[in-house]
Amino acid sequence: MLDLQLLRKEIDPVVARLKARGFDFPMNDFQALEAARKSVQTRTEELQATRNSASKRIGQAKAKGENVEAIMAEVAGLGDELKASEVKLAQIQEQMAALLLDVPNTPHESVPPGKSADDNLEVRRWGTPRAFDFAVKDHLDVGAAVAGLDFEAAAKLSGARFAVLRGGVARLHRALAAFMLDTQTQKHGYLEHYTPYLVNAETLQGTGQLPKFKDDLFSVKKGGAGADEAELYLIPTSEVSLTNLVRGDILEAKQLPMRLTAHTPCFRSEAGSYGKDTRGFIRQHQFDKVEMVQIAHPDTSYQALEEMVGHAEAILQALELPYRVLLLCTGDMGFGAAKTYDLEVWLPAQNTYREISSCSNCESFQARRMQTRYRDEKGKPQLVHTLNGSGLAVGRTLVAVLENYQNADASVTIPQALQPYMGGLTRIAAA
RNA sequence: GGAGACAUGGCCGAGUGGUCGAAGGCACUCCCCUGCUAAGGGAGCAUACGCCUUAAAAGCGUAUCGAGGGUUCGAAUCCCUCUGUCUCCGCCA
Repeated sequence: MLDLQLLRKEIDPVVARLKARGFDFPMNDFQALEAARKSVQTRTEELQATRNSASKRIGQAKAKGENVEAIMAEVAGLGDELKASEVKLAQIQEQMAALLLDVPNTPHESVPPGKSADDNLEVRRWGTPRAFDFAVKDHLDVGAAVAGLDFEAAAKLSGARFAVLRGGVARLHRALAAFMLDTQTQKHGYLEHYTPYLVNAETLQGTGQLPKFKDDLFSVKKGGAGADEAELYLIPTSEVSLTNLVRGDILEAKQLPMRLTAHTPCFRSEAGSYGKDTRGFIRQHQFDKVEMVQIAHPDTSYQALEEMVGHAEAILQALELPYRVLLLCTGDMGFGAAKTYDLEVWLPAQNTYREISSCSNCESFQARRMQTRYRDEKGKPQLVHTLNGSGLAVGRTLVAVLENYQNADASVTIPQALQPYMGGLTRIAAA
């Protein structure tokens, strides 16, 4: 959510920044609501002040045993107008809040302008794609060859976009998650968390998934719950649960930065992505991710973003998977982000790089929704900055390992860094 | 699932219809005193928003005592609903 004060004072530059990311700010609606708000709020508070002072005088008069009928008569007619005015003000404020909740974050000045993924800026590459002297299989075929990836079984259980992992591949998946979590906690100073996978609507509003992206979420109800009962939502990423841990808190400056991590499943209905990546393990309704979240001081949040990208890169480097780093353009960023780097890993079967991590600084966008603040030197509460990044997406890392480490004999070599997590195993044999 | 108790400011805790945004204590900040890492005295110390203002401050006003609704001229205080916490019983991994 953007700063309402800023919109009141300097709306034009803000609107221009939003335009850069392809968002048309509803200027007319905003100004109409602002004008209505101003007059109704002033009138409401005026009426409230009249009532309050009269009530106070009634109290004082009664204490002295004086007759209060004259004062009562003063406020007798007030009730209806006050009530109507309060209701109207509440409506206006609700509409304003709804309008603001649908407005994305403004891009940081260092973000390149652009309309789509084509305009993203490649920042650097790491590693050299391996030269294969045999026909490269994609991860589905590699997975099938070691009897480790079964989409038909998953379809029977749940439908499309689910997978069953088996044997060495299932273990590899677990090893990857454990390796990532250990790296982020032991080398990069993140505090490990285990969090709920089901969260309420306020939580999702805090990080920006609601109200605008309801269709991308899965929701559940308690057995026997009525239609009107509150739903819980399956988290689309543990960014949601980790970031909201500090919702409503006023932190001490010395607590910052907080570095939080968790390994959780993520659930996405991917409502807008039908037809994309329908084959394989790339785009699933359920996938695991190790998430990094930082609650940072505004002065150092961009430095923290660069570090966080490094924390994600460290995983790919340890696994010796070639990748590149992209700086997303204004038009390709997520709703709450002010600046985003994507990491893309090399997938030889697709002969291209595919997204495996996304690291964003949301500045105060989420903090304002969550009312998460810290106390500055003067003791005044100020909004924190929040950052999140994948460190990494476990499922896609599994895909990258299967493809990059496949052998001519249909076995899969286990990256050295993972071997301790696989009981010393060095390869997954063909079935 | 059943029975009961509770929810107040950074923390503890008083407050059952009226000068209550809220006593007192702790913590914190400033000042004074004290020749010493102690004690004492004084003052300050919630958040958000509106109006005013070039801006800030000051000032004035509004809202907030778990959340939402209701009664009333007036609600932390009374009524209803919800959420959460604690204790006991049941069930359960």
